[in-house]
Amino acid sequence: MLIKIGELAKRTGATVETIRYYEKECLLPEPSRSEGNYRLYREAHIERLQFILHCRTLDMTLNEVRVLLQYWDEADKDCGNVDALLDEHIRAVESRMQELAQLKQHLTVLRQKCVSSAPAESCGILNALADNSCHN
Amino acid sequence: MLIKIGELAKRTGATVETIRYYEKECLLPEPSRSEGNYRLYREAHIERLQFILHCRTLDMTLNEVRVLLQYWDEADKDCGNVDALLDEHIRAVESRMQELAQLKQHLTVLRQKCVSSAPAESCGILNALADNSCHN
DNA sequence: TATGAACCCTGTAGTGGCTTCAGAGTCAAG
DNA sequence: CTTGACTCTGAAGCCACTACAGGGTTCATA
Repeated sequence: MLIKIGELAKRTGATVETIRYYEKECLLPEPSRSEGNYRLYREAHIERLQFILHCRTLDMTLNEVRVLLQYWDEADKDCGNVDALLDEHIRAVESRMQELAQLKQHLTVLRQKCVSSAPAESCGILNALADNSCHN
Repeated sequence: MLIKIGELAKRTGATVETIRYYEKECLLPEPSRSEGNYRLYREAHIERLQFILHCRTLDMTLNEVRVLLQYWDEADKDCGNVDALLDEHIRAVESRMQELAQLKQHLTVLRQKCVSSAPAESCGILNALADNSCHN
């Protein structure tokens, strides 16, 4: 039931370096050590690491994860702030999506300014990028 | 017609530090200096900085900008690769948008697992995040 | 002429979330 | 007894800045 860091990495999809980094950042508790000073992890570590990785696939920052883990650790407390954090995060994702939509619009317009190979001098794209009058 | 760095910053919207950083990164050429060793910029610098900033608002990396500036500098060359770079960048933006859409979907589902304040222990959100069987 | 505020200079370190590397130790198989 | 796969620590690198320390310059005002 005790596994080394490489095995933990394989089971969770994290890299060995990332695991050590999370330990340094106090997201994962220090595991016990073997005689040869190798880290030895148990079930609870796997579960906690998966929690972190899952949060990361949802684009949460490590600080957000830290907050969630705190709730996780104080299981008897109220979870009202968990959904507040999530709501906030959803709002952030939404606003980033809107930014990107605008961005894509601008890029598409820009792209149409050059339809064929021409001297760079007369390239509509380069000229539009330099044009200070068209800062959207 | 010669302006100091603060004036250049004011005219372009960049910060003084960013301008110096771009110089260090060889995106902006070193300007001439005053007797008191102040940087003195001229029209061409303003235009070039605006080019860079415009690219940045389109989320291009400094390396992408570097490539575009190269074309800009070799105005006699063909601009076929300019649109290739732009196409590539548009694809990157599109794929990031799709990622975020998926993300938001996951977050929304997750959010619904906790509708009211309850002990964290029984919070559907925390449990779902820890559940290794529900990786999306 | 002194002084203060606003500007400018260089160089270094910090941010986030890792990744990469150097240099060494551990362990099992052949 | 050596090879190769694994592990260890600590430091540095990545990106695109931002912030700061500790100084110099310039100009207006007292």
